[in-house]
Amino acid sequence: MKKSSILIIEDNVDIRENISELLMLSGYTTYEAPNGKLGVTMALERLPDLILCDIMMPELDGYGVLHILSKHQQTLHIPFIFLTAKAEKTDMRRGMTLGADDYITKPFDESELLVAIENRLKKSHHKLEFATVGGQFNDLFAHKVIKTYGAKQLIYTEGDTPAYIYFLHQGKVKIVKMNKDGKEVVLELCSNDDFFGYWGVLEDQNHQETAEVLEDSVIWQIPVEDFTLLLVHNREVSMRFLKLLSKNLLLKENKMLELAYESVRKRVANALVALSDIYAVNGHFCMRVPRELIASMAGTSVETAIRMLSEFKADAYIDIASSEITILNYEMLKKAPF
Amino acid sequence: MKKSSILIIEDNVDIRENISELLMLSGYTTYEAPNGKLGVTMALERLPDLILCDIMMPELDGYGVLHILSKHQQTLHIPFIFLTAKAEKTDMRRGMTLGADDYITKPFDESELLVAIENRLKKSHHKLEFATVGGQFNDLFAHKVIKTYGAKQLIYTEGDTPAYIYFLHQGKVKIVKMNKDGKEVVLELCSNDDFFGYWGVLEDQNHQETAEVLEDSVIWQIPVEDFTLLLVHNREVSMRFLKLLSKNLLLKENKMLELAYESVRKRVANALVALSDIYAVNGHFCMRVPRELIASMAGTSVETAIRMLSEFKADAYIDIASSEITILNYEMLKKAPF
DNA sequence: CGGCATATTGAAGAACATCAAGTAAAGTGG
DNA sequence: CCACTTTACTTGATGTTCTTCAATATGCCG
Repeated sequence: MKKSSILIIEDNVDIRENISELLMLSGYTTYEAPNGKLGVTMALERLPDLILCDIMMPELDGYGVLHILSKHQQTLHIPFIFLTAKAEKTDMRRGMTLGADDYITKPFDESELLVAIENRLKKSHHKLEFATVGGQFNDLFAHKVIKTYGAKQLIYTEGDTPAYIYFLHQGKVKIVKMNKDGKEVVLELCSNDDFFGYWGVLEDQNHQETAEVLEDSVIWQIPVEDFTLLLVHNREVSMRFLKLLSKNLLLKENKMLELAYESVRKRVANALVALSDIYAVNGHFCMRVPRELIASMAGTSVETAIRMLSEFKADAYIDIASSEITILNYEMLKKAPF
Repeated sequence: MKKSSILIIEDNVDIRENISELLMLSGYTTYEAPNGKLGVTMALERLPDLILCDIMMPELDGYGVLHILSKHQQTLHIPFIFLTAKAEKTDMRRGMTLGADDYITKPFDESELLVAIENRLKKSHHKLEFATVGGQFNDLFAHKVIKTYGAKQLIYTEGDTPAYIYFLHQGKVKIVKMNKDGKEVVLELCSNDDFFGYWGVLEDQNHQETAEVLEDSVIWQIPVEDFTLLLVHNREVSMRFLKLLSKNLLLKENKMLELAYESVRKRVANALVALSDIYAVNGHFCMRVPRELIASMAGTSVETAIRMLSEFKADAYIDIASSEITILNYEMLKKAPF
């Protein structure tokens, strides 16, 4: 498999060459640009598979580069990662909202950078499935609005009229439904690259669920008109969503069976497994999850959920240290009755 | 609204004219044919909106008429109702399997006939949505196989590889899912004109559920290849199933909430409401339903379901006479906590 | 460091499942 | 068509599971 090419836009020579060397050692082809203007030229010319770009630069800063490249059809879909010294949140937000795919703060260690790059290359593949070139309606993401949300923000609530359908570019979102007593069930946990909020659109119904952000997230909003148009006129899109819907349906059928007849113990165990699949990526099986989330995933009360956690701790399937849960025995939790 | 035209094929003059008169009084236009051969000619010529046809006739019997008309594109979709003296099951089965839409046994009373005709006229409308004329793949029902199933027969079970998707032409079918302890949840109750068994097809998965017939049913089987082809090539079909899927999804989300937090009492009440919507048509709110079905709809044990039924009986919301349930207070059952 | 939110444990009781036993209904074969 | 068998329905008693209310503990934030 051919290794990808990466463009590095960075004014500091030391840093630039350092990164370049690292990437070449990993087998990537690299291009270097010492400022924003040259960076843009080079990007348009070489069409790299990914762009790393500093924010603070003479001539043209990183935001400018991103802005210009997002205006060109050829460079629009190239994964774009910001490099920055300051780790300020507002800063990151601005970059993300402009359409950057990721954000790495200097100083970074090598593996951090390499992992981020690999992730983005993998994902760009996925998104391109939707970005079939052609007429004005052929791109689901053509009129996307990028937004950042903080934890606990509500994206939409039960009863809202859908204005957008959502693509979770980065972060975590829970989709919940409440009964009249105020008790919640988690219908779905969304993580990177999941679509959500499209369920009622086809029926011309208002949202029947609430979408709440679990941790800072970058969300692409797609106008419903675009969505419904593409659904009718673009086979790829309609087939994709048919599959999404039926997959979802099968998942919910399983969940129904679980809620009807499984013990709370089993349901909490399943919730933990599902959570660790989303939270505990790259090796470290640690997660800080509010107990109420676990409870509403298992369809039980908070107290009962906690009791089960205590049991699992006693059985050494998990560990809890300052309310942070560590999965010790994933397989055991997943296995039947136990 | 223009009243529909009906062709009556019947060798007995008295009966024929009797029916004709009745229908004309109801505002229908009628054509009469004294034998099968003439019936076919007339059907092709006049293209009526519905055909009533005797089975036992000289020249060409009812089965023959149906067979011939189903070979012609123009008459294929005309609702076809058999009139017959003998009410034998095997007889009815043969007719239904050939593609008749309904079956009326003589002697019949006037309202019975009129109701059957009206139902069929209403329904033919619905089916035509799928029957867009044109190329060879344009008709979802083009290669349908019509089958009759008796109560308790299994149409497919969990793990089966889908060979068909199903359209329930007449009858009732439950879609259930079992957990390892053998406990069942009803995922869906299908009645006339529902599609089922298409959920896993898009994912190339085997059936994750079991479809069991609740009462004698006529089912149209559509080869999966036809279905998947149409899904890709026919916008009407793909949009229709997108909507079906999302509607289904919303229903299941509600069911999840219910299973998680509603009391058994409420769940059993909901099950009764759902059952009466399907069983208790045209006024008489009576139904003979196995308790196990109610239990698996409510996600509880049979005993508990029965206890709730006894409670409802005591509260005069329902009545039970020789294990037949009559809904006395539909609204009350539907209303919240109570 | 105090105040607020979240997490944890305890105890009491309601809700529900299970087992057991009896009754009514529905097939079945002579 | 009837005795007989089998299946489905119904009720009671008992124990488990889970919720609820209450009290305490811990972590978090300015």
